[in-house]
Amino acid sequence: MQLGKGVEWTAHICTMIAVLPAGKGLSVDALSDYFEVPTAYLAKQMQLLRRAGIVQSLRGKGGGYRLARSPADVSLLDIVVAIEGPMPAFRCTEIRQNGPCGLKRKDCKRPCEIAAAFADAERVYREALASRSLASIMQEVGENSTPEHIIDIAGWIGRQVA
Amino acid sequence: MQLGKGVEWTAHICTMIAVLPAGKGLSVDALSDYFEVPTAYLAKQMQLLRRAGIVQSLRGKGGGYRLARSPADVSLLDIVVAIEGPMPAFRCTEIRQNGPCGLKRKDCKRPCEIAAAFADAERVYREALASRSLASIMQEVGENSTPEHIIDIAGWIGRQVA
DNA sequence: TATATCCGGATAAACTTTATCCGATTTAGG
DNA sequence: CCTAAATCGGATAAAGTTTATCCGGATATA
Repeated sequence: MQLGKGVEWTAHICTMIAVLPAGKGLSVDALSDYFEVPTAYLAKQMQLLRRAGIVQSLRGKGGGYRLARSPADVSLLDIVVAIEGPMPAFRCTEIRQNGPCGLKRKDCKRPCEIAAAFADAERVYREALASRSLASIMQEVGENSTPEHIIDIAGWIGRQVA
Repeated sequence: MQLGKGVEWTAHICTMIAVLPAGKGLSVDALSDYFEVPTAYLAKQMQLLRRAGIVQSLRGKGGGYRLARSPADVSLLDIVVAIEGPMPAFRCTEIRQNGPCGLKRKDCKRPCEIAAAFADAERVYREALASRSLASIMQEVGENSTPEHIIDIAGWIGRQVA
């Protein structure tokens, strides 16, 4: 039961591009340099974010990616769903319908008790991720970082968009 | 982000072997017949349950598997951890330490805000699964099943352990 | 027009999940 | 004691998913 690396990468990237100057973007090259992750694969993950409406792409020279909405309006769940897809972790294959004592299809309108329990657990998981916006993450980062580090990052961003 | 099939299989199997007569077991052959799942692979999953202390194996003729503890004492989380292992779904690779503005290792004693948020979400997920015991599942199954189906299952079990 | 950038598809490498088989060991019962 | 039934553990293979790369095309800037 694992989340792909793209979730970690893009979550960090979203907090980074959230502080870009208006109208500017960061290229995949710059982002893959910054985080030392594979450029081509990261490009694919960013396309998933774009299709999900989380980021905008600015094509052509000087382009790149930037947030498509306010940081308060992007949750970690949005990112997970964009990268991993909407599939639940527990896949019920209705094995209660199998074998010598299998139930008939028509007697299985309701999910079985086990599938329901897993669905409940995934619901609270998703709620927890949905309740964490980029804005709240950024606030925590601001509180926990040294001024030097913030300045360091701001300087790097400045050089990229210059 | 997926759970293996073994989780579904063994969760159903645990509710089944929970109602065995004292001292009796159900063989992997019987169980794989009952649920129409691959025998050899199911055998491997049952070994994982055994190593986790959830079931007992009774070797030799007439043997099989039975619960090692009371149904009230086995949670869905126990089963998930036995089959899938204890690894978290979100794997933090500390990419905040990478690149031109990477943090020093010593400045990363605390998990980053993103990893912490995912850890929180997984905690509530695990708590939800931990709160669902086999006993509670069995009670729900009892409430939602027809008497005929219960009798059907009881008959099959009776024939297996005869 | 040259350059930087994203887009989308095809492809391949690495890894995980799913599945099978076999020889060894254990137990019940004739 | 012998045989049948059953788990045990290891080796191996098939199938599927994740991770990664590449390339030709489209687009925008200067």
